[in-house]
Amino acid sequence: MAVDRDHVLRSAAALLTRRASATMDDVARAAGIGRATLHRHFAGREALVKALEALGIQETEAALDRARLDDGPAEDALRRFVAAVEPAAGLLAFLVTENQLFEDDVHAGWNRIDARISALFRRGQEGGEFRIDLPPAWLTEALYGLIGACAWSIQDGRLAARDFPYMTAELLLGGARRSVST
Amino acid sequence: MAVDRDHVLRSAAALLTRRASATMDDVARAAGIGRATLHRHFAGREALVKALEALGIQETEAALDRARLDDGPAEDALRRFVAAVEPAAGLLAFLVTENQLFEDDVHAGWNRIDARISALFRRGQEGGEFRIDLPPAWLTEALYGLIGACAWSIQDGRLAARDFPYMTAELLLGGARRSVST
DNA sequence: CCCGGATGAGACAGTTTCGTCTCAGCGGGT
DNA sequence: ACCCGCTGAGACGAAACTGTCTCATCCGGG
Repeated sequence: MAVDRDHVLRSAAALLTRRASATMDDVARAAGIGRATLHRHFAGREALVKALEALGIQETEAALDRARLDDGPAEDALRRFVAAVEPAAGLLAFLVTENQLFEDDVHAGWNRIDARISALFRRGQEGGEFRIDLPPAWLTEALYGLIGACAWSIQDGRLAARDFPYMTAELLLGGARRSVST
Repeated sequence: MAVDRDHVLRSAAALLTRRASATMDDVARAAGIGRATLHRHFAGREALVKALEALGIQETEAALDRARLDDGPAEDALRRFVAAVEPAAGLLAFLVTENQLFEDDVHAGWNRIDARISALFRRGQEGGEFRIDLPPAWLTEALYGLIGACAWSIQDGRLAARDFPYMTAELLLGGARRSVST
């Protein structure tokens, strides 16, 4: 009965984003396994974080692939991405908050993700869909921030999980202000 | 030549939001002082974090006061708040990310802040300024997320500091989509 | 010029956490 | 029914961090 590596990583991400000082013991307990077992699967804390980063990047890139960012209106592409990234939102939040300790390889993956999302926003701006007074870099960072904020709110029970795609995409796209027309 | 307590706390916040596992030695070095001096001003790590929380809450509430949230259009009030909270953005980001380990007194302060911002969004919704399909609780969390994201981007040099109020308020209010009219 | 207060560097013991190990228990597959 | 592999619990030394201390230095005020 092999331990569910994926489950361990996800609960670790959920715990560590909110309490980065958590002990290996805490992480193990949060995943419902023993500390010894945790060490059997991840050589140490460093290896655990690396696995977390690798999984987060992998899943985010997979979500980018599934969202087909180059197809159709940029707004629709963004909605597809938000929906596709939902399962990885916790991991992504971890990556965003802890990105001070990135090694080179993680940095490379992160830059790939950044570039693809920025390109989407740029495409939207050039196509006249998105406003041009907010730079793509900021829109990208804001997207990360909103994904993280929504993931945390859901984790803490302040929002319903099923609202994730709507809340995140709607706020990023339309903002809080009531649309002028409509 | 007393150590600049405020400067120490701000650099500590900047460091700890991005690497919560940072050592007291790291914190001291980030502030440009010795570890012994850091301990002279803050009895220990716990005391440092408490001071950080207290300052963050105090400054955020002061910003809320200055913004006069109840005056005039909700949109303008929000812009005033974003502008007023800018100096405390780093502290606020720390509070948001680390709010798992809040003690009761910090929780109380945080709840006060939450209530005031949520009330602003509710007022805007009831006045027809803000859309009603996004709950005030989410708008509040999103605001925190955007403030944190913008503060980090500026810290890392990806955005210019002077754009903080515009970027943050514009995205939250208007979103990325190009306004239908105008 | 001298002095007092504050600082940085480093030593020190105490504590926490880490990583490894052993051992007994459990469960699935044969 | 019997292994074999995986697991949890706990012990253990090693390492890292913490908090306190001492001491030399620096700086400004008197």
